[in-house]
Amino acid sequence: MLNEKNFVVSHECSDCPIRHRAVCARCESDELTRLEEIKYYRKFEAGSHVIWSGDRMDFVGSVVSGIATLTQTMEDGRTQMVGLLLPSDFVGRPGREGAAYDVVATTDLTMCCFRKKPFEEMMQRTPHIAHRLLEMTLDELDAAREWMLVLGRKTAREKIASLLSIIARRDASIHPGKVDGPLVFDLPLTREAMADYLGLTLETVSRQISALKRDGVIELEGKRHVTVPNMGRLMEEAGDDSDGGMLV
Amino acid sequence: MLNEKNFVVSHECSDCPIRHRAVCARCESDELTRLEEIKYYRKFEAGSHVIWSGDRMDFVGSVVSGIATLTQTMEDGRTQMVGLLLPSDFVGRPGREGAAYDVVATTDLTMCCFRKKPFEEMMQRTPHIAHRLLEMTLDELDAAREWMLVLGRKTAREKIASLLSIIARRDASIHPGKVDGPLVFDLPLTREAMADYLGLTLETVSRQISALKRDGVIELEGKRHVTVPNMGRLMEEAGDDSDGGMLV
DNA sequence: TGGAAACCTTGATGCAGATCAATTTGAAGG
DNA sequence: CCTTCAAATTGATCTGCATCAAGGTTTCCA
Repeated sequence: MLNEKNFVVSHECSDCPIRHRAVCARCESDELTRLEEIKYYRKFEAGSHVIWSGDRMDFVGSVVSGIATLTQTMEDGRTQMVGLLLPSDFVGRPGREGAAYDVVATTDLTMCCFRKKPFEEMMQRTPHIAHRLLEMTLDELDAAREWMLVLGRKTAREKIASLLSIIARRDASIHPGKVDGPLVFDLPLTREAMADYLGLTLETVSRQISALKRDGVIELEGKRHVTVPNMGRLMEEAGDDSDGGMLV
Repeated sequence: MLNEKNFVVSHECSDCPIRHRAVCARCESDELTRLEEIKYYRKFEAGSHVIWSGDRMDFVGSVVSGIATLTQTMEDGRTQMVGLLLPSDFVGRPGREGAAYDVVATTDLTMCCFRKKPFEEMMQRTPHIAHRLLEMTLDELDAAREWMLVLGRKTAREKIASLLSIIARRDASIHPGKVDGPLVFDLPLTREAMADYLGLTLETVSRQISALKRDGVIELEGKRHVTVPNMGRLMEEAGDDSDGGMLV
Protein backbone atom coordinates (compact mmCIF):
# COMPACT_ATOMS: atom_id res chain seq x y z
CA MET A 1 0.00 0.00 0.00
CA LEU A 2 2.57 2.56 1.04
CA ASN A 3 5.04 2.25 -1.76
CA GLU A 4 6.78 4.51 -4.29
CA LYS A 5 8.78 6.12 -1.54
CA ASN A 6 11.89 8.10 -2.30
CA PHE A 7 10.39 9.53 -5.43
CA VAL A 8 12.89 12.12 -6.56
CA VAL A 9 12.20 15.37 -8.31
CA SER A 10 14.29 18.44 -8.83
CA HIS A 11 14.05 21.16 -6.23
CA GLU A 12 12.46 23.44 -8.78
CA CYS A 13 9.70 20.83 -8.74
CA SER A 14 6.43 21.92 -10.26
CA ASP A 15 4.53 18.66 -10.33
CA CYS A 16 3.76 18.56 -6.66
CA PRO A 17 1.61 21.37 -5.34
CA ILE A 18 2.25 20.55 -1.73
CA ARG A 19 5.66 22.05 -2.14
CA HIS A 20 4.14 25.40 -2.89
CA ARG A 21 0.84 25.39 -1.09
CA ALA A 22 1.39 23.33 1.97
CA VAL A 23 4.86 22.92 3.11
CA CYS A 24 7.71 24.42 1.27
CA ALA A 25 6.86 28.08 0.89
CA ARG A 26 10.12 28.99 2.54
CA CYS A 27 11.88 25.65 2.76
CA GLU A 28 15.61 25.37 2.73
CA SER A 29 16.75 22.73 0.32
CA ASP A 30 17.84 20.21 2.95
CA GLU A 31 14.32 20.30 4.36
CA LEU A 32 13.05 19.65 0.88
CA THR A 33 15.31 16.66 0.66
CA ARG A 34 13.97 15.30 3.88
CA LEU A 35 10.44 15.70 2.50
CA GLU A 36 11.41 13.87 -0.66
CA GLU A 37 12.38 10.91 1.44
CA ILE A 38 8.92 10.42 2.86
CA LYS A 39 6.98 11.38 -0.21
CA TYR A 40 5.07 9.02 -2.49
CA TYR A 41 2.26 9.13 -5.02
CA ARG A 42 -1.08 7.34 -4.96
CA LYS A 43 -3.66 6.98 -7.69
CA PHE A 44 -7.37 6.36 -7.26
CA GLU A 45 -10.06 5.46 -9.77
CA ALA A 46 -13.13 7.61 -10.20
CA GLY A 47 -15.69 6.57 -7.62
CA SER A 48 -13.30 4.88 -5.21
CA HIS A 49 -12.81 5.86 -1.58
CA VAL A 50 -9.52 7.48 -0.61
CA ILE A 51 -10.43 6.95 3.03
CA TRP A 52 -13.52 6.02 5.03
CA SER A 53 -14.80 8.12 7.88
CA GLY A 54 -13.46 6.77 11.15
CA ASP A 55 -10.67 4.73 9.58
CA ARG A 56 -7.14 5.20 10.70
CA MET A 57 -5.44 7.68 8.39
CA ASP A 58 -1.69 7.28 8.20
CA PHE A 59 -0.87 9.92 5.63
CA VAL A 60 -1.35 13.55 4.75
CA GLY A 61 -1.08 14.89 1.25
CA SER A 62 -2.38 17.07 -1.51
CA VAL A 63 -4.26 16.60 -4.73
CA VAL A 64 -2.06 16.63 -7.83
CA SER A 65 -4.77 16.00 -10.41
CA GLY A 66 -8.45 15.11 -10.35
CA ILE A 67 -11.23 15.93 -7.91
CA ALA A 68 -12.14 14.49 -4.54
CA THR A 69 -14.91 15.29 -2.10
CA LEU A 70 -15.29 15.21 1.66
CA THR A 71 -18.69 13.90 2.66
CA GLN A 72 -20.66 13.05 5.77
CA THR A 73 -23.52 10.58 5.80
CA MET A 74 -26.35 10.00 8.27
CA GLU A 75 -27.56 6.47 9.10
CA ASP A 76 -30.58 6.89 6.87
CA GLY A 77 -28.40 7.73 3.89
CA ARG A 78 -28.79 11.50 3.72
CA THR A 79 -25.38 12.84 2.72
CA GLN A 80 -23.78 16.25 2.81
CA MET A 81 -20.57 17.19 1.09
CA VAL A 82 -18.46 19.29 3.44
CA GLY A 83 -15.52 19.99 1.20
CA LEU A 84 -14.37 19.89 -2.38
CA LEU A 85 -10.74 19.04 -3.09
CA LEU A 86 -9.30 20.46 -6.27
CA PRO A 87 -5.70 20.18 -7.48
CA SER A 88 -3.29 21.69 -4.93
CA ASP A 89 -5.71 21.26 -2.01
CA PHE A 90 -4.39 19.61 1.11
CA VAL A 91 -5.94 16.68 2.99
CA GLY A 92 -4.95 15.54 6.40
CA ARG A 93 -5.21 16.18 10.07
CA PRO A 94 -1.80 16.31 11.66
CA GLY A 95 -2.10 15.11 15.22
CA ARG A 96 -5.35 13.25 14.60
CA GLU A 97 -5.67 9.50 14.45
CA GLY A 98 -8.71 8.84 12.30
CA ALA A 99 -10.43 10.40 9.35
CA ALA A 100 -13.48 12.51 10.19
CA TYR A 101 -15.16 12.19 6.79
CA ASP A 102 -15.32 9.98 3.76
CA VAL A 103 -12.89 11.16 1.11
CA VAL A 104 -14.08 10.04 -2.32
CA ALA A 105 -12.41 10.41 -5.71
CA THR A 106 -15.07 11.72 -8.08
CA THR A 107 -12.72 11.60 -11.04
CA ASP A 108 -9.51 9.65 -11.51
CA LEU A 109 -7.25 11.11 -8.87
CA THR A 110 -3.54 11.43 -8.17
CA MET A 111 -2.38 12.45 -4.74
CA CYS A 112 1.02 13.35 -3.43
CA CYS A 113 1.29 11.86 0.04
CA PHE A 114 3.59 11.92 3.03
CA ARG A 115 3.50 9.29 5.71
CA LYS A 116 2.00 10.96 8.72
CA LYS A 117 4.49 10.04 11.41
CA PRO A 118 7.60 11.41 9.68
CA PHE A 119 5.61 14.38 8.44
CA GLU A 120 4.65 15.23 12.01
CA GLU A 121 8.23 14.81 13.17
CA MET A 122 9.30 17.20 10.45
CA MET A 123 6.64 19.62 11.66
CA GLN A 124 8.24 19.54 15.10
CA ARG A 125 11.63 20.41 13.67
CA THR A 126 10.58 23.09 11.22
CA PRO A 127 8.21 25.59 12.78
CA HIS A 128 7.22 27.31 9.56
CA ILE A 129 5.58 24.11 8.35
CA ALA A 130 3.30 24.25 11.36
CA HIS A 131 2.59 27.89 10.55
CA ARG A 132 1.79 27.08 6.96
CA LEU A 133 -0.60 24.37 8.08
CA LEU A 134 -2.32 26.74 10.49
CA GLU A 135 -2.66 29.18 7.63
CA MET A 136 -4.24 26.55 5.39
CA THR A 137 -6.56 25.31 8.11
CA LEU A 138 -7.78 28.87 8.68
CA ASP A 139 -8.49 29.09 4.94
CA GLU A 140 -10.50 25.91 5.08
CA LEU A 141 -12.37 27.18 8.11
CA ASP A 142 -13.27 30.36 6.25
CA ALA A 143 -14.47 28.32 3.29
CA ALA A 144 -16.56 26.04 5.52
CA ARG A 145 -18.17 29.02 7.23
CA GLU A 146 -18.83 30.79 3.95
CA TRP A 147 -20.54 27.62 2.86
CA MET A 148 -22.70 27.63 6.00
CA LEU A 149 -24.21 30.88 4.72
CA VAL A 150 -24.89 29.24 1.36
CA LEU A 151 -26.53 26.21 2.97
CA GLY A 152 -28.50 28.08 5.59
CA ARG A 153 -29.74 31.15 3.82
CA LYS A 154 -29.52 30.99 0.05
CA THR A 155 -32.22 29.92 -2.41
CA ALA A 156 -31.70 27.02 -4.80
CA ARG A 157 -30.85 29.38 -7.66
CA GLU A 158 -28.35 31.29 -5.52
CA LYS A 159 -26.79 28.04 -4.35
CA ILE A 160 -26.19 26.87 -7.90
CA ALA A 161 -24.78 30.25 -8.88
CA SER A 162 -22.49 30.17 -5.83
CA LEU A 163 -21.13 26.75 -6.73
CA LEU A 164 -20.58 27.64 -10.38
CA SER A 165 -18.87 30.83 -9.32
CA ILE A 166 -16.48 28.95 -7.01
CA ILE A 167 -15.59 26.39 -9.64
CA ALA A 168 -15.15 29.07 -12.28
CA ARG A 169 -12.82 31.10 -10.09
CA ARG A 170 -10.81 28.08 -8.99
CA ASP A 171 -10.48 27.01 -12.58
CA ALA A 172 -9.44 30.47 -13.67
CA SER A 173 -6.73 30.56 -11.01
CA ILE A 174 -5.35 27.20 -12.13
CA HIS A 175 -5.22 28.28 -15.77
CA PRO A 176 -4.14 31.88 -15.45
CA GLY A 177 -3.77 34.38 -18.24
CA LYS A 178 -6.91 35.54 -20.07
CA VAL A 179 -7.88 37.90 -17.28
CA ASP A 180 -11.20 39.09 -18.65
CA GLY A 181 -13.74 37.81 -21.12
CA PRO A 182 -15.94 34.73 -20.81
CA LEU A 183 -14.84 31.91 -18.53
CA VAL A 184 -15.07 28.37 -19.87
CA PHE A 185 -14.78 25.20 -17.85
CA ASP A 186 -16.07 21.66 -17.38
CA LEU A 187 -18.18 20.76 -14.40
CA PRO A 188 -16.21 18.20 -12.41
CA LEU A 189 -19.30 16.98 -10.57
CA THR A 190 -22.47 15.08 -11.42
CA ARG A 191 -25.80 16.74 -10.69
CA GLU A 192 -26.13 14.44 -7.71
CA ALA A 193 -22.76 15.47 -6.27
CA MET A 194 -23.71 19.11 -6.72
CA ALA A 195 -26.97 18.39 -4.90
CA ASP A 196 -25.02 16.82 -2.03
CA TYR A 197 -22.83 19.89 -1.81
CA LEU A 198 -25.74 22.31 -1.91
CA GLY A 199 -28.24 20.53 0.30
CA LEU A 200 -30.67 20.09 -2.61
CA THR A 201 -32.01 17.22 -4.70
CA LEU A 202 -30.54 16.41 -8.08
CA GLU A 203 -33.83 17.34 -9.78
CA THR A 204 -33.72 20.82 -8.30
CA VAL A 205 -30.10 21.20 -9.38
CA SER A 206 -31.02 20.23 -12.92
CA ARG A 207 -33.98 22.61 -13.03
CA GLN A 208 -31.99 25.55 -11.71
CA ILE A 209 -29.14 24.97 -14.13
CA SER A 210 -31.69 24.92 -16.95
CA ALA A 211 -33.17 28.15 -15.60
CA LEU A 212 -29.78 29.91 -15.45
CA LYS A 213 -29.16 28.76 -19.01
CA ARG A 214 -32.60 29.96 -20.17
CA ASP A 215 -31.91 33.34 -18.56
CA GLY A 216 -28.54 33.68 -20.27
CA VAL A 217 -26.47 33.65 -17.07
CA ILE A 218 -24.54 30.64 -18.36
CA GLU A 219 -24.26 28.72 -21.60
CA LEU A 220 -24.17 24.94 -21.71
CA GLU A 221 -22.68 22.67 -24.32
CA GLY A 222 -23.60 19.10 -23.54
CA LYS A 223 -24.19 18.49 -19.86
CA ARG A 224 -20.90 19.53 -18.38
CA HIS A 225 -19.24 22.18 -20.54
CA VAL A 226 -20.06 25.62 -19.19
CA THR A 227 -19.41 29.12 -20.51
CA VAL A 228 -19.91 32.11 -18.23
CA PRO A 229 -20.22 35.14 -20.50
CA ASN A 230 -20.35 37.57 -17.59
CA MET A 231 -18.81 36.63 -14.29
CA GLY A 232 -20.21 39.68 -12.52
CA ARG A 233 -23.72 38.66 -13.46
CA LEU A 234 -23.15 35.15 -12.10
CA MET A 235 -21.93 36.55 -8.82
CA GLU A 236 -24.94 38.79 -8.52
CA GLU A 237 -27.10 35.73 -8.98
CA ALA A 238 -25.12 34.08 -6.19
CA GLY A 239 -26.01 36.96 -3.89
CA ASP A 240 -22.34 37.64 -3.18
CA ASP A 241 -21.28 41.11 -2.24
CA SER A 242 -19.33 42.27 -5.28
CA ASP A 243 -15.94 40.61 -5.67
CA GLY A 244 -15.97 38.54 -2.44
CA GLY A 245 -13.22 36.20 -1.28
CA MET A 246 -12.10 32.86 -2.61
CA LEU A 247 -14.12 29.95 -1.37
CA VAL A 248 -12.91 26.37 -1.04
CA MET B 1 -9.86 51.01 24.74
CA LEU B 2 -7.03 48.56 25.23
CA ASN B 3 -6.44 48.98 28.91
CA GLU B 4 -6.07 46.80 32.00
CA LYS B 5 -2.79 45.46 30.70
CA ASN B 6 -0.38 43.68 32.98
CA PHE B 7 -3.12 41.97 34.85
CA VAL B 8 -1.32 39.62 37.20
CA VAL B 9 -2.48 36.26 38.39
CA SER B 10 -0.74 33.38 40.05
CA HIS B 11 0.66 30.64 37.88
CA GLU B 12 -1.91 28.21 39.22
CA CYS B 13 -4.40 30.60 37.61
CA SER B 14 -7.88 29.26 37.17
CA ASP B 15 -9.75 32.36 36.10
CA CYS B 16 -8.44 32.44 32.55
CA PRO B 17 -9.36 29.52 30.36
CA ILE B 18 -6.90 30.47 27.65
CA ARG B 19 -4.19 29.14 29.87
CA HIS B 20 -5.64 25.67 29.72
CA ARG B 21 -7.44 25.51 26.43
CA ALA B 22 -5.43 27.64 24.11
CA VAL B 23 -1.92 28.30 25.03
CA CYS B 24 -0.40 26.95 28.11
CA ALA B 25 -1.02 23.23 28.09
CA ARG B 26 2.69 22.62 28.47
CA CYS B 27 4.02 26.09 29.18
CA GLU B 28 7.11 26.68 31.19
CA SER B 29 6.57 29.30 33.81
CA ASP B 30 8.72 31.95 32.17
CA GLU B 31 6.54 31.68 29.10
CA LEU B 32 3.52 32.13 31.31
CA THR B 33 5.09 35.25 32.68
CA ARG B 34 5.62 36.62 29.21
CA LEU B 35 1.97 35.90 28.43
CA GLU B 36 0.91 37.72 31.59
CA GLU B 37 2.64 40.80 30.30
CA ILE B 38 0.54 41.05 27.17
CA LYS B 39 -2.71 39.89 28.69
CA TYR B 40 -5.69 42.08 29.47
CA TYR B 41 -9.42 41.78 30.03
CA ARG B 42 -12.27 43.36 28.10
CA LYS B 43 -15.93 43.51 28.93
CA PHE B 44 -18.82 43.88 26.51
CA GLU B 45 -22.49 44.57 27.11
CA ALA B 46 -25.14 42.22 25.80
CA GLY B 47 -25.92 43.16 22.22
CA SER B 48 -22.70 45.02 21.50
CA HIS B 49 -20.23 44.16 18.76
CA VAL B 50 -16.86 42.76 19.81
CA ILE B 51 -15.63 43.29 16.25
CA TRP B 52 -17.15 44.09 12.86
CA SER B 53 -16.52 41.96 9.83
CA GLY B 54 -13.66 43.43 7.81
CA ASP B 55 -12.35 45.60 10.62
CA ARG B 56 -8.77 45.38 11.66
CA MET B 57 -8.47 42.98 14.58
CA ASP B 58 -5.49 43.60 16.80
CA PHE B 59 -6.06 40.98 19.44
CA VAL B 60 -6.75 37.32 19.98
CA GLY B 61 -8.36 35.92 23.07
CA SER B 62 -10.81 33.63 24.72
CA VAL B 63 -14.20 33.92 26.33
CA VAL B 64 -14.08 33.97 30.12
CA SER B 65 -17.79 34.38 30.76
CA GLY B 66 -20.87 35.06 28.66
CA ILE B 67 -21.77 34.10 25.11
CA ALA B 68 -20.76 35.53 21.77
CA THR B 69 -21.67 34.60 18.21
CA LEU B 70 -19.91 34.73 14.86
CA THR B 71 -22.29 35.84 12.11
CA GLN B 72 -22.27 36.62 8.42
CA THR B 73 -24.80 38.90 6.77
CA MET B 74 -25.85 39.34 3.15
CA GLU B 75 -26.64 42.79 1.73
CA ASP B 76 -30.35 42.13 1.93
CA GLY B 77 -30.12 41.37 5.62
CA ARG B 78 -30.27 37.59 5.64
CA THR B 79 -27.92 36.45 8.36
CA GLN B 80 -26.30 33.17 9.23
CA MET B 81 -24.52 32.40 12.44
CA VAL B 82 -21.31 30.48 11.72
CA GLY B 83 -20.06 29.93 15.21
CA LEU B 84 -21.07 30.04 18.85
CA LEU B 85 -18.51 31.11 21.42
CA LEU B 86 -18.99 29.71 24.89
CA PRO B 87 -16.68 30.19 27.88
CA SER B 88 -13.18 28.91 27.13
CA ASP B 89 -13.58 29.22 23.35
CA PHE B 90 -10.87 31.01 21.44
CA VAL B 91 -11.31 33.89 18.98
CA GLY B 92 -8.71 35.17 16.65
CA ARG B 93 -6.85 34.53 13.47
CA PRO B 94 -3.11 34.66 14.03
CA GLY B 95 -1.47 35.90 10.88
CA ARG B 96 -4.63 37.55 9.55
CA GLU B 97 -5.21 41.26 9.44
CA GLY B 98 -8.95 41.70 9.52
CA ALA B 99 -11.93 39.96 11.07
CA ALA B 100 -13.87 37.71 8.70
CA TYR B 101 -17.16 37.86 10.61
CA ASP B 102 -19.12 39.98 13.01
CA VAL B 103 -18.49 38.89 16.57
CA VAL B 104 -21.43 39.89 18.76
CA ALA B 105 -21.89 39.56 22.51
CA THR B 106 -25.33 38.04 23.04
CA THR B 107 -25.03 38.25 26.80
CA ASP B 108 -22.74 40.38 28.92
CA LEU B 109 -19.31 39.12 28.01
CA THR B 110 -15.83 39.05 29.48
CA MET B 111 -12.90 38.18 27.30
CA CYS B 112 -9.30 37.51 28.12
CA CYS B 113 -7.25 39.08 25.35
CA PHE B 114 -3.68 39.22 24.13
CA ARG B 115 -2.43 41.90 21.78
CA LYS B 116 -1.93 40.17 18.49
CA LYS B 117 1.57 41.31 17.61
CA PRO B 118 3.28 40.10 20.78
CA PHE B 119 1.14 37.00 20.79
CA GLU B 120 2.36 36.13 17.31
CA GLU B 121 5.94 36.79 18.31
CA MET B 122 5.49 34.44 21.21
CA MET B 123 4.08 31.87 18.79
CA GLN B 124 7.30 32.10 16.79
CA ARG B 125 9.40 31.42 19.85
CA THR B 126 7.33 28.64 21.39
CA PRO B 127 6.36 26.03 18.80
CA HIS B 128 3.92 24.18 20.99
CA ILE B 129 1.68 27.26 21.05
CA ALA B 130 1.45 27.05 17.27
CA HIS B 131 0.64 23.37 17.57
CA ARG B 132 -2.04 24.04 20.13
CA LEU B 133 -3.60 26.64 17.82
CA LEU B 134 -3.55 24.23 14.89
CA GLU B 135 -5.25 21.70 17.13
CA MET B 136 -7.96 24.19 18.08
CA THR B 137 -8.48 25.34 14.50
CA LEU B 138 -8.95 21.73 13.40
CA ASP B 139 -11.58 21.37 16.14
CA GLU B 140 -13.38 24.44 14.84
CA LEU B 141 -13.20 23.10 11.30
CA ASP B 142 -14.75 19.83 12.41
CA ALA B 143 -17.50 21.74 14.18
CA ALA B 144 -18.18 23.90 11.12
CA ARG B 145 -18.37 20.87 8.87
CA GLU B 146 -20.59 18.99 11.27
CA TRP B 147 -22.83 22.02 11.18
CA MET B 148 -22.92 21.94 7.39
CA LEU B 149 -24.67 18.57 7.67
CA VAL B 150 -27.18 20.09 10.08
CA LEU B 151 -27.87 23.04 7.77
CA GLY B 152 -27.97 21.10 4.54
CA ARG B 153 -29.76 17.91 5.40
CA LYS B 154 -31.64 18.01 8.68
CA THR B 155 -35.31 18.83 9.24
CA ALA B 156 -36.37 21.72 11.46
CA ARG B 157 -37.08 19.39 14.36
CA GLU B 158 -33.70 17.69 14.00
CA LYS B 159 -31.97 21.05 13.80
CA ILE B 160 -33.50 22.22 17.07
CA ALA B 161 -32.65 18.92 18.75
CA SER B 162 -29.08 19.20 17.45
CA LEU B 163 -28.67 22.68 18.87
CA LEU B 164 -30.15 21.78 22.25
CA SER B 165 -27.94 18.75 22.39
CA ILE B 166 -24.80 20.79 21.73
CA ILE B 167 -25.69 23.36 24.35
CA ALA B 168 -26.60 20.67 26.85
CA ARG B 169 -23.32 18.84 26.36
CA ARG B 170 -21.24 21.99 26.49
CA ASP B 171 -23.03 23.03 29.63
CA ALA B 172 -22.52 19.60 31.20
CA SER B 173 -18.79 19.75 30.47
CA ILE B 174 -18.49 23.17 32.11
CA HIS B 175 -20.34 22.03 35.23
CA PRO B 176 -19.00 18.50 35.61
CA GLY B 177 -20.02 16.00 38.25
CA LYS B 178 -23.58 14.61 38.12
CA VAL B 179 -22.72 12.26 35.25
CA ASP B 180 -26.16 10.87 34.59
CA GLY B 181 -29.73 11.94 35.22
CA PRO B 182 -31.59 14.85 33.68
CA LEU B 183 -29.59 17.78 32.32
CA VAL B 184 -30.75 21.27 33.22
CA PHE B 185 -29.59 24.50 31.62
CA ASP B 186 -30.64 27.94 30.44
CA LEU B 187 -30.80 28.74 26.75
CA PRO B 188 -28.25 31.47 26.13
CA LEU B 189 -29.90 32.52 22.86
CA THR B 190 -33.13 34.18 21.78
CA ARG B 191 -35.40 32.31 19.38
CA GLU B 192 -34.18 34.63 16.66
CA ALA B 193 -30.52 33.86 17.33
CA MET B 194 -31.31 30.15 17.27
CA ALA B 195 -33.06 30.65 13.94
CA ASP B 196 -29.96 32.40 12.59
CA TYR B 197 -27.83 29.50 13.70
CA LEU B 198 -30.14 26.88 12.21
CA GLY B 199 -31.11 28.54 8.96
CA LEU B 200 -34.76 28.77 10.04
CA THR B 201 -37.23 31.50 10.97
CA LEU B 202 -37.91 32.35 14.57
CA GLU B 203 -41.53 31.17 14.21
CA THR B 204 -40.39 27.73 13.11
CA VAL B 205 -37.96 27.57 16.02
CA SER B 206 -40.72 28.43 18.44
CA ARG B 207 -43.09 25.85 16.96
CA GLN B 208 -40.53 23.06 17.02
CA ILE B 209 -39.52 23.81 20.60
CA SER B 210 -43.19 23.65 21.54
CA ALA B 211 -43.47 20.35 19.69
CA LEU B 212 -40.45 18.82 21.48
CA LYS B 213 -41.96 19.95 24.77
CA ARG B 214 -45.39 18.53 23.87
CA ASP B 215 -43.72 15.22 22.99
CA GLY B 216 -41.83 15.07 26.28
CA VAL B 217 -38.36 15.29 24.75
CA ILE B 218 -37.65 18.41 26.80
CA GLU B 219 -39.33 20.30 29.63
CA LEU B 220 -39.55 24.07 29.65
CA GLU B 221 -39.89 26.42 32.60
CA GLY B 222 -40.46 29.93 31.38
CA LYS B 223 -38.99 30.56 27.95
CA ARG B 224 -35.38 29.74 28.56
CA HIS B 225 -34.99 27.18 31.34
CA VAL B 226 -34.72 23.69 29.85
CA THR B 227 -34.66 20.23 31.39
CA VAL B 228 -33.63 17.25 29.28
CA PRO B 229 -34.93 14.18 31.08
CA ASN B 230 -33.28 11.77 28.65
CA MET B 231 -30.23 12.87 26.71
CA GLY B 232 -30.25 9.75 24.54
CA ARG B 233 -33.75 10.54 23.38
CA LEU B 234 -32.75 14.10 22.46
CA MET B 235 -29.82 12.84 20.42
CA GLU B 236 -32.04 10.40 18.58
CA GLU B 237 -34.28 13.31 17.69
CA ALA B 238 -31.20 15.12 16.41
CA GLY B 239 -30.49 12.22 14.07
CA ASP B 240 -26.98 11.81 15.50
CA ASP B 241 -25.35 8.42 15.39
CA SER B 242 -25.31 7.32 19.02
CA ASP B 243 -22.85 9.25 21.17
CA GLY B 244 -21.23 11.39 18.44
CA GLY B 245 -18.47 13.93 18.95
CA MET B 246 -18.51 17.32 20.60
CA LEU B 247 -19.67 20.14 18.38
CA VAL B 248 -18.65 23.79 18.69
C1' DT C 1 -24.90 -1.29 -34.47
C1' DG C 2 -27.48 -2.22 -30.85
C1' DG C 3 -28.49 -2.53 -26.08
C1' DA C 4 -27.65 -1.53 -21.32
C1' DA C 5 -26.40 1.53 -17.75
C1' DA C 6 -25.43 5.89 -15.96
C1' DC C 7 -26.67 10.46 -16.17
C1' DC C 8 -29.76 14.12 -17.03
C1' DT C 9 -34.19 16.58 -17.98
C1' DT C 10 -38.91 17.70 -17.41
C1' DG C 11 -43.67 17.29 -15.58
C1' DA C 12 -47.24 16.70 -11.85
C1' DT C 13 -48.19 16.80 -7.12
C1' DG C 14 -47.48 17.31 -2.05
C1' DC C 15 -45.66 19.16 2.05
C1' DA C 16 -42.29 21.46 5.31
C1' DG C 17 -41.21 25.61 6.48
C1' DA C 18 -41.73 30.70 5.17
C1' DT C 19 -44.59 34.55 5.54
C1' DC C 20 -48.12 37.48 7.36
C1' DA C 21 -50.78 38.58 11.31
C1' DA C 22 -52.59 38.56 16.02
C1' DT C 23 -52.07 37.75 20.73
C1' DT C 24 -49.75 36.46 25.01
C1' DT C 25 -45.94 36.35 28.27
C1' DG C 26 -42.74 38.26 31.13
C1' DA C 27 -39.18 41.29 32.64
C1' DA C 28 -37.82 46.25 33.70
C1' DG C 29 -38.84 50.65 35.25
C1' DG C 30 -41.70 54.44 36.81
C1' DC D 1 -49.35 48.21 40.72
C1' DC D 2 -49.52 49.71 36.22
C1' DT D 3 -47.19 50.61 31.84
C1' DT D 4 -44.23 49.45 28.31
C1' DC D 5 -41.62 46.86 25.25
C1' DA D 6 -39.02 43.01 23.69
C1' DA D 7 -39.53 38.14 23.29
C1' DA D 8 -42.29 34.32 22.35
C1' DT D 9 -46.38 31.81 20.90
C1' DT D 10 -49.94 30.48 17.86
C1' DG D 11 -52.90 30.57 13.73
C1' DA D 12 -53.85 31.00 8.64
C1' DT D 13 -52.08 30.91 4.29
C1' DC D 14 -48.59 30.63 0.67
C1' DT D 15 -44.58 28.82 -1.87
C1' DG D 16 -40.15 26.72 -2.94
C1' DC D 17 -38.29 22.66 -3.05
C1' DA D 18 -38.94 17.56 -2.43
C1' DT D 19 -40.95 13.64 -4.14
C1' DC D 20 -42.73 10.57 -7.51
C1' DA D 21 -42.75 9.43 -12.27
C1' DA D 22 -41.66 9.23 -17.10
C1' DG D 23 -38.77 9.91 -20.77
C1' DG D 24 -34.33 11.56 -23.13
C1' DT D 25 -28.99 11.47 -23.89
C1' DT D 26 -24.54 9.85 -23.80
C1' DT D 27 -21.14 6.48 -23.14
C1' DC D 28 -19.43 2.19 -23.49
C1' DC D 29 -19.02 -2.44 -24.52
C1' DA D 30 -20.64 -6.64 -26.87
